[in-house]
Amino acid sequence: VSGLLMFLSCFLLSDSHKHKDKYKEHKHKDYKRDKEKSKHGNSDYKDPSDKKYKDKEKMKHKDGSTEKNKDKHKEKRKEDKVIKKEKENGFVSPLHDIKPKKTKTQKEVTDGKKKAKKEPEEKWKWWEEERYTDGVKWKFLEHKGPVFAPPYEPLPSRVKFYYDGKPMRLSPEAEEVATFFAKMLDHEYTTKDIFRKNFFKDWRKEMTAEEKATITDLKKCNFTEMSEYFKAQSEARKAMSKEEKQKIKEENERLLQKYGYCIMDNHKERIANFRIEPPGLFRGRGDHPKMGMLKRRIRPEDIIINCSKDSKCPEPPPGTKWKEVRHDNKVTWLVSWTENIQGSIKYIMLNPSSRIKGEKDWQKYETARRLKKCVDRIRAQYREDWKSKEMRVRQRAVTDSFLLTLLALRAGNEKEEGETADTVGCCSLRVEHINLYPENEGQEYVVEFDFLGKDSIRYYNKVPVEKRVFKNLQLFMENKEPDDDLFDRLNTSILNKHLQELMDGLTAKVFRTYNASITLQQQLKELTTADENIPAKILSYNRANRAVAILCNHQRAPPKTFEKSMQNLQAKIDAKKDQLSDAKRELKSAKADAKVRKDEKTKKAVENKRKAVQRIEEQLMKLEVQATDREENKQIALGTSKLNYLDPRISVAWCKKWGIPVEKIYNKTQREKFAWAIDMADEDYEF
DNA sequence: TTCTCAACTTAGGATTGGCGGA
DNA sequence: TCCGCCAATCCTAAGTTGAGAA
Repeated sequence: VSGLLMFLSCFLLSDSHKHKDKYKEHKHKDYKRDKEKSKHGNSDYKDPSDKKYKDKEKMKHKDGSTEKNKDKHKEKRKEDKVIKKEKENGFVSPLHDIKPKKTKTQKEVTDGKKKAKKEPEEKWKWWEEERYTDGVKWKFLEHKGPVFAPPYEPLPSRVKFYYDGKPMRLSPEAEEVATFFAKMLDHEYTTKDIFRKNFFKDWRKEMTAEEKATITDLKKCNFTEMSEYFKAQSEARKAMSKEEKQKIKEENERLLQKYGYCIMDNHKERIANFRIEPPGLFRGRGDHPKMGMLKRRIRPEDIIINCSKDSKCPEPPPGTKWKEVRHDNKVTWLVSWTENIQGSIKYIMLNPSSRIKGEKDWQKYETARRLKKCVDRIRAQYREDWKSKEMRVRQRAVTDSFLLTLLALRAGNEKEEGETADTVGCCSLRVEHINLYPENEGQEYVVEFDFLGKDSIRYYNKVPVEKRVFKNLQLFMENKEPDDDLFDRLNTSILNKHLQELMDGLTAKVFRTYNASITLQQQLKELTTADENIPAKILSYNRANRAVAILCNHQRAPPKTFEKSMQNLQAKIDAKKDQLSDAKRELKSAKADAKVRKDEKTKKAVENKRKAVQRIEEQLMKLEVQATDREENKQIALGTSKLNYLDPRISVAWCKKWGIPVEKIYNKTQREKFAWAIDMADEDYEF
């Protein structure tokens, strides 16, 4: 492991050690183990050479794919061969065969018809099937098209808009856009100049000639009645009766059932975002030059439908037409349209639990694991390249090292000025984003990074680097203005081409995946202690997760209610402490009592008191763990890394190894997304 | 070689709804 | 049973990547 990586781990470790020490105070051993055991891990695998599972027949939609599968499974159950180990550890590339087959889980077998509500068909284990290799994404695709935003409902006439103090009736078009602004009135950005300017410009485009002539100054517009009206409406919605709420829920469910699924290659799959984005005012992140612009309503005429030729094509709403219907099975989207703010294309795609997303995800982690094998070689190479005569090569070598060691850096594409907020990544760093300190706080060759990254989240870090890197950076900064590119001979395209040469499939973002996953694995090893109880182990997991989130700079705004909720928790802890000292006092007097009387009854009392103390201590410890966890998490978002960077098999293996129910780590949605990992990883999985 | 665009992943904030405690 | 809180879910913006046009 290179010095830089060492540094990185030192940084992380020292940090976690700190946490750990703090934590030790409330460590407690006698925690009852959660009995619930994961049901996974009993699936059998069949001979890889068996090709029967190939999805070759042309799909005749409609027919119950489930039934079909069941039969397949029955017929195959006997011949299963165990090659599980190989699959998980030796690693058969996901792109290759091995078609193990699916077996019913214990649960399915035993509680056969328990659930009256038709228990969902067996979960399809797509990861046990052959993959497409030729860029084809599916052979059959049928869906119902998108759900459009509800049409605009004009305001009741009593709700007035005032211009320059006088009530004014707006045309429906102008009124609708006005309501978008009114709904955001409480928000800070309606006070921002750019937001107001953009809004006003776009609003005027929707006005009639007369309105345009009258309304010339946003400052003279009074939206408060509208705003009040919407607030009242949302209150009313909250106050609705159970029945009304139930009705809405049912309607949503109906919509979901109808539009929320598609049929792709024999299987019913969940769609991620089947609703078209409603019109509104664009809210970019950070200092976005387009904030406040009108995001227009999407009509059927804007929509491109993608489905297979032999499917039943979705119908556009009566009286309308789709922009286009195409049958492109080299892409995964079902519906697309072009958005008017940036002119980019938006898509309706499948849920992360779908085969098409899952396979890709799995593949991503396999690529990262391959990187693990050649990381040393790559390091050796870039260290060599630091000395190169060619500036281009040196710059590349420095970015390579940044990516490998300071993984929080994204690739950093160039961005069009004036189109988006001014943010940067590795390749697009400017001179003004770093400071060099030959010496800083007792360390040599320190680089200070300070810039806005994706979503305008600030990245700030001080990192000691090797002398050569430092000298190179000095060189790159020579004779440049603050707003000049630091790596002027480099962009993401060049960088990725070079990475591709180092390893097949290697791109800048693979480093993030690799670093995140390897860090989790190593931190879990480091932090998990056998004699800890489950809450303590989960705290360790969260800390490992947190180390990754810090590395990836996954921040969040502290929740608005953070202070309060912390206080509440603290109050609970204090109350619990009082309770504890009371209980202890009682125990003491019971003991004293027992000493004098020496009868069975008092002995029993002592025992009871002792148990009470123990129980309260346990509860207290749980609360304190919770407080620690929450405090440490104040500004850190764990979700992003959990969902996108951490090989789920590491977590699953950890759960299995320590007898932690996987439900404690992954919620329902996450379990669906990572079903493949939960099914295939056993406790000795190594990333 | 550079530019543009399509397709897909990654991201944080807003909203919702379910659950535990009063 | 009601209410407040928080986790889950929804939403959609903002990245990365690579292909193909200019």
